[in-house]
Amino acid sequence: MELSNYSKIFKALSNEQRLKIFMSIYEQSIKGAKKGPDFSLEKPSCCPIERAFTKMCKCIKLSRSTISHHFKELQNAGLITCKREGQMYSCTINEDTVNIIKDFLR
Amino acid sequence: MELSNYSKIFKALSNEQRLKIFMSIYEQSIKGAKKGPDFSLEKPSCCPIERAFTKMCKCIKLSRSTISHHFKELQNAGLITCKREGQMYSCTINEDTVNIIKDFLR
DNA sequence: TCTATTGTTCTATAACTATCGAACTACATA
DNA sequence: TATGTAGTTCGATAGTTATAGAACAATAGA
Repeated sequence: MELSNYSKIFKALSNEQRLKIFMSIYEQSIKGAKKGPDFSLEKPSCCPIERAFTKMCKCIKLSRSTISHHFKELQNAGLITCKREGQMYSCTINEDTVNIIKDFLR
Repeated sequence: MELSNYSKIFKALSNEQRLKIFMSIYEQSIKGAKKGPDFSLEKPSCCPIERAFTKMCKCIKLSRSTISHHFKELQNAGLITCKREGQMYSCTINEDTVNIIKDFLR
């Protein structure tokens, strides 16, 4: 694993809005999550991983284009995978990348 | 722990050069390290945590002012503590912050 | 078919970051 | 005291990032 891959992951998580988006998806996707830091948005259930984008636009005070950009950054870093089928925009956490983070500093 | 604290830590680690500096100090400071990813510089022992700055200037192809800036960023994020006494510039890893990273996503 | 909704892409812009070199301060040592 | 070494601070600059809005394409529903 290259150093640059790590810095890429950390860069994706270095923006507060983007981290909020990631954590919202993470907490809903991973069984046993929520034990960690609680970053829930005001309405915890407002951003299900299905229709993630749609709902996120209503929860986070940012334009659609900016949110689209943040989703793309999270994907580029390999943190999430997003799929769009018709009106359905769904996200999954990429567990491989999550494990890389977990193994960092071990 | 605020979301913004996490993004601040990740921001400090998002630059490849700065991550390299951090890992070099980390691997020498923490007993049991090296089990994680190996980011050693070309000459692993070239940058002891005592005289860290001095030696780092010889290992990393960046100006002194840039390296000074990176050390400051790592300090601002709470990742390391640096102390300068006369000619001696020594660094220690801030284990509290390391533990915050370790607990992230748990 | 018309309209509204959703997400993407493009363009612009303001803010931030990485980097350097120069000037500076503090210290050590000849 | 003069000189060299170490680290900081400042100013400049090039590159990157976060953000918004407009235009667009695809889709869903009236």
